[in-house]
Amino acid sequence: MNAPIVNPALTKNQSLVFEALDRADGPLSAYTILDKLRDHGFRAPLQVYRALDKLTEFGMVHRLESLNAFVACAHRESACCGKGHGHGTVAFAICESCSQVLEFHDHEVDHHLSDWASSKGFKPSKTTIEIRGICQKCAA
Amino acid sequence: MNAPIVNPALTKNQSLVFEALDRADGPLSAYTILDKLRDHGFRAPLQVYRALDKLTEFGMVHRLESLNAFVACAHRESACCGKGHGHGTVAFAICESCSQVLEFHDHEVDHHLSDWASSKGFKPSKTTIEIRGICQKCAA
DNA sequence: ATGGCACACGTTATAGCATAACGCAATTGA
DNA sequence: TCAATTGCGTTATGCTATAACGTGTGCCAT
Ligand SMILES: [Zn+2]
Ligand SMILES: [Zn+2]
Ligand SMILES: [Zn+2]
Ligand SMILES: [Zn+2]
Repeated sequence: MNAPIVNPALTKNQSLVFEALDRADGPLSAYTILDKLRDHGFRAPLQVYRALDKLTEFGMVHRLESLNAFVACAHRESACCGKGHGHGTVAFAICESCSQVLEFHDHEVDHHLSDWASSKGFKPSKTTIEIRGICQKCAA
Repeated sequence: MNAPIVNPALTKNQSLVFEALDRADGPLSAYTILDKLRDHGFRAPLQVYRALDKLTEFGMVHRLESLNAFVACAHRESACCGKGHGHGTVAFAICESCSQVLEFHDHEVDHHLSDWASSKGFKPSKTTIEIRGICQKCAA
């Protein structure tokens, strides 16, 4: 039905939400997404949250806990750790000046945290790593 | 088990909020704290948030971003990294079954993230590390 | 002492984030 | 076909956090 299909498995609402995040140059809150999609028939927060839940489950979108906001995954189709969408634990550097978000993966950090968890008998399900600060461009 | 001695520099409201967190066996939301302190004259969220802001600034309380909740610092008077209250970047393992929180510090993780930031010209101000999962006791 | 300042406090109102609960429609698969 | 599942739309509600206003108190430079 829809030409610009991002992922054929996505529903219409999911596609709209993902494309909104993908077009954005920074993280968006659920309510900001809602406002952007009112012209496409979105009327209530749940329409956004339900799509975000699925997109997050698919690994196409990440939630930034320290911002209560969401970003499209920057890793696209690359795979390095063989987990799900293409990465194990992912980390974010969030510029508090320009809102730019850098998504990255650090094996060493991942392994150290895994080791710590093993040593404590703790079974991780999801790990959040977010660095707030000032990006290179804004520091200049 | 908990040191009854709070920082003498604390105001009455700050002491009350800190003691509530210190008594708790898990993270508390600001509104939960508010409810616990109604008998002590607390009437509005701002009374709690203002105290939490200061306590966080003092390093006596940590905010768990993935829970929108707060915990008393588990490090007490120990100092290992020479920063502020006694630690640099701190990490948390949060049990999704029993809500127990383990606070820890991992030099290696800290240094790797610092190195990454340096290499990208990113100036960190605050780093959040939170592992959600199942603790040893609950996994048994 | 007195004016100015910084800071904590109290209160009301509002903004921002997230989910509960209902019913309906389309899809799937036994 | 019929039940189960999933997505959808809507209304209402709940949880989290801050804005904006004013009060009082201690401190200190004038
Ligand atoms: Zn990603
Ligand atoms: Zn920036
Ligand atoms: Zn601590
Ligand atoms: Zn547990």
